[in-house]
Amino acid sequence: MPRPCRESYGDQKPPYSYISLTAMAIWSSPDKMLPLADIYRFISDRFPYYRRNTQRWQNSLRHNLSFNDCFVKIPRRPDRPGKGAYWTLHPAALDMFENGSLLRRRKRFKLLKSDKDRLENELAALANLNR
DNA sequence: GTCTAATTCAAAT
DNA sequence: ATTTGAATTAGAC
Repeated sequence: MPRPCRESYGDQKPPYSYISLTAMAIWSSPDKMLPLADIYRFISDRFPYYRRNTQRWQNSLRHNLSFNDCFVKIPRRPDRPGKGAYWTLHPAALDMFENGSLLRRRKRFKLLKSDKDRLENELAALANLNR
């Protein structure tokens, strides 16, 4: 994952996958985590192409967040109120795009079930503390 | 042309 | 808003 790109592709579809765009958005934020609405905003601000067909690509984006283990949902802290949870990148997925292409990774990032279960337990515990 | 990641539609939660 | 699945599209080799 390289720099938060500033170049514009006009109304043409930018050469990035939703995974890449989402990673850029999260990467660009000070805390390296963003709520869904801010991810949407990052993408549509930079790429005019994504100011249309919002229902389609936003649904696809959401599908990616849930489906790919590289995105981790962090419960909101009570002192930072708002709507959805925060999304961040799994530490082990930071080099996800080590290979050149931002369109397609060589392999999908998947956690071992044991690691995934452990992570989910930790996050559940965190959610309890915040309540 | 094969392999499989990415996208889309969409139901269920 | 989030998770899941089936079907389809498409990038890398």
